[in-house]
Amino acid sequence: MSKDLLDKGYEPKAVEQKWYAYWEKEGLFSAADSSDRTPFSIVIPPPNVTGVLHMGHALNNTMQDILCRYRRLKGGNVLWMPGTDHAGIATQNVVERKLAQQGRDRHELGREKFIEAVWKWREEYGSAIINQLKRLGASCDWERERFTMDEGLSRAVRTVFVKLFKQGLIYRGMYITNWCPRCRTALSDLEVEHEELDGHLYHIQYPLADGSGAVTVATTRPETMLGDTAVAVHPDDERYANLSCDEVILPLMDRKIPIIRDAYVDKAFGTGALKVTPAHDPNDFEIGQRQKLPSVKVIGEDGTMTDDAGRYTGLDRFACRKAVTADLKKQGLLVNMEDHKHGVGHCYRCKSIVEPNLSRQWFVDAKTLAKPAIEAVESGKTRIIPESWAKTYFDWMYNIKDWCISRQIWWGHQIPAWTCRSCDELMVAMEAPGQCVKCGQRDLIQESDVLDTWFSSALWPFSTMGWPEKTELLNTFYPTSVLVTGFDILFFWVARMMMMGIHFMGDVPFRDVYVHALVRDEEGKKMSKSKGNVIDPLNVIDQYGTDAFRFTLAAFAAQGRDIKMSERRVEGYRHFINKLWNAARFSLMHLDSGWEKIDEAHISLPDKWILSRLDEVSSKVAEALEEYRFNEAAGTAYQFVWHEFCDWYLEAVKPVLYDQAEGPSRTATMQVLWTALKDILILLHPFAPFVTEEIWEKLPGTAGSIMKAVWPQPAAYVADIRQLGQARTEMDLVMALITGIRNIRGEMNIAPSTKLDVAVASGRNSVRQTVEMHHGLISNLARLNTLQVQDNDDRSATAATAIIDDATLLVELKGVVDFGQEAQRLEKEIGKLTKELAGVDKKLSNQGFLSKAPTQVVAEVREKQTALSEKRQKLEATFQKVKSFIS
RNA sequence: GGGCGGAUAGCUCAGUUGGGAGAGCACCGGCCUUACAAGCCGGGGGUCACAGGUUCAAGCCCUGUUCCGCCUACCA
Repeated sequence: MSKDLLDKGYEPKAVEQKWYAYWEKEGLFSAADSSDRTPFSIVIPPPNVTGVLHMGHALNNTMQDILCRYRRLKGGNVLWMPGTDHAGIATQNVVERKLAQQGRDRHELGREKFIEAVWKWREEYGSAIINQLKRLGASCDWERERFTMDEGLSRAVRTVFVKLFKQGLIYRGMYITNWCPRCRTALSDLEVEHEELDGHLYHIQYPLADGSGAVTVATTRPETMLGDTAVAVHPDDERYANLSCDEVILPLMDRKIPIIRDAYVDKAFGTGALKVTPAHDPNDFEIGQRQKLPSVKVIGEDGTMTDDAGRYTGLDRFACRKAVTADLKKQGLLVNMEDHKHGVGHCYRCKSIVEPNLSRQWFVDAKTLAKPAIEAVESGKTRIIPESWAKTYFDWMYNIKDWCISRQIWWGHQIPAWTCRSCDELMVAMEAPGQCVKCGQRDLIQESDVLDTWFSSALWPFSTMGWPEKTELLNTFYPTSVLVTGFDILFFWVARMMMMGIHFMGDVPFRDVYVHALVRDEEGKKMSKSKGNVIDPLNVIDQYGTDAFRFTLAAFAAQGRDIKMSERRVEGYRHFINKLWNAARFSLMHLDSGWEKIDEAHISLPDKWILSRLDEVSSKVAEALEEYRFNEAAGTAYQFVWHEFCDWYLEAVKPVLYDQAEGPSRTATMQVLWTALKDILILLHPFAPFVTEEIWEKLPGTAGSIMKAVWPQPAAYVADIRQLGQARTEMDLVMALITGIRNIRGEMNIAPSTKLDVAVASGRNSVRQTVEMHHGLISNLARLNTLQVQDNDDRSATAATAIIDDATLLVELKGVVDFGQEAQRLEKEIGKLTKELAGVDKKLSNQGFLSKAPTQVVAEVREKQTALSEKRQKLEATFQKVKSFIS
């Protein structure tokens, strides 16, 4: 007996802390810069420094950790590169809010001091999310942790910026962009969230300049009319073909503006006349460019009306809308106002309504960079999994627009561009130029804008590995093996990494992109603070343990399907973890050493069977993991451990361990039990790292961490693998017989404590032999008093019957049960069989089936027909006997 | 407007070359059997959304319909 017994139940808390610290201390997460072992690499989607671990992180990182731990067990040199993202706007907002609490703001501090304050904030709070990832068990190579604003990555950012500028792939210009008046910065198209809102469509009359009439335009944003510089109609629109005048008077502003013809206008919409505001609408901006119209900016950067807004100057944009509408009404120019639903853009960070606004911004020529990134996925150099996401990727990439990368905030990578104050020359360089390259003046000012956060994230797969240096790390681990990510950042991040990776590294950033689903609440709703349905992963971990939580995530992570999370589900998997714990507890009661080899000559049927199953299951789990079918991997392991190892193997082994005298066959069973438990721990380790490590330590004969173990190869334990296959057939029969007896016991309400007398009749030698050989096993698991084997149908009239394959099971009921009940049971069974048989008969009477189906399929169905009808015949005979016995 | 995904047992969902409809939970019955009552043994339960089509054979392939969810878009 082992001295080192496990406690009665598994207590995760202390165990988790202990092992995580140990793993880190022992450097078990460290990748080798170069090695003979097969490289496997993942870069973490860097969470925001402001982040708090949510379900999305938990799922995303659990998957990555499962893959990494699996590859280590497979002998790989694994790099899981961790880090955090400086998250420009988000972080700036957080620090600004903190300042606001002290009644201060960033302008009062000034840029330099404010940035200092952000760094300080980061020092203090920035590692929260990292610590939370550790609680999840994430086996990242923490010594290599990076930050998108650290020295090396900032240099990579500048290098990329300068190169792209020199290649003409970055440019600066006055364009219309999405503007958040709250954050006071431009946003990329992706950073705008569209939401359907109930608004109005305002129909406004613009009088013709010669007083001969009016043109009616329609708009959802009447305040923008103050900046109108034209009214456009379609060139073919007959309604406007013969106007007496080419100008209208812009109401409220009393400005003459031209009527122009532009094919963009949809004749069928409204009156067919469109007001054109080049400074505040992207389409109007384009019309303005085409038609050389002036732009009048009437909404300012803070969302209030500018000096060009006439008497509305200084009004908030929404107040202005009301005022304009009221004034138009007064003048009788608002001819109609109808309800209108339309999509309104909101800032993805602060949810304010976004204004399209004209400003000078920096852009990346995305179309050029997208081409090779499309090609890489089309050619399969990078696989997107599940495949359906590839289509989404293509759709976006084919229609990609230039990427606005400048942000008017302070926290981020300041754009490395300088302007000469005397001659206006623009210089882009790695470091501040000493003097103007054109006029030699020394008075230069740096561009105040910073780069979009996603600009630095786009470089993540190579910047974290030391680029632009040519490092050993890049050489070993780039392209990375797989990127695991949610679909919500497919465009934000994945597409841009593809573009930058290919452009600067000459190769794709990852071989596979695995796109996982969303974690939702119990009812399938998106979790959100406002709905109050957020489940905190840390809370779940506290309550149920990390392993149970991870197993739940894996078990429900079917490809392409969202995960509905609830604590009740986690509870179910906590039961599983506990089951494993207790199986180990049982095993450890009987094991006091480990073994290198198994004494093949003395292993029993259940021993062979479990080794054979272990072999199958470990390959199946491996295969599933390699294809990112996490749910299948987890489900297979779960089913095997609980319902095969625990329910059958451990039960089968009990009599040997408890009752059998010491000797070679008892030792052989102990060897197999040890081996099976050891391999099960390894198999489960990627999913449940903590409990498996804890048991591993207690298991005799294992040295060091389970993280250094090798993925199971049970077939290697026996020389002759074929005997394992034969064992499967025999064990299947044994299990079927036992189940058959238990079934009768259950159906007939015979107490488990009542030992039964059973006979097995079969015309087949092999069947009789198997039963005789495993007499003890069957008697034990089915709780029998006696077990007879016979080659004929001779039977007691008082026996219950079941047909198992080629065997007839006769369970003696005399004195145990009444026969009316047995007759009922048989009748039910016959009914089932008859139904099943009818289906098979129908198939076999179908000429088409016989002539066209593959012969193998026909043969199978024929066999089934024979088996079923034989079985029915036997049961029918028994039924008649039982009936006659009653009457 | 375009696109994608879903609809299978009371609930949540698996079901990958078209040939047996499954799991977990819940439910019912029986068990404190010396690892585990967070457990063990057994059981009931489904026109695989609807309508067609292809096929000897369809939960699976094709077409259409309904409902739900999501992504995306410059129609004022």
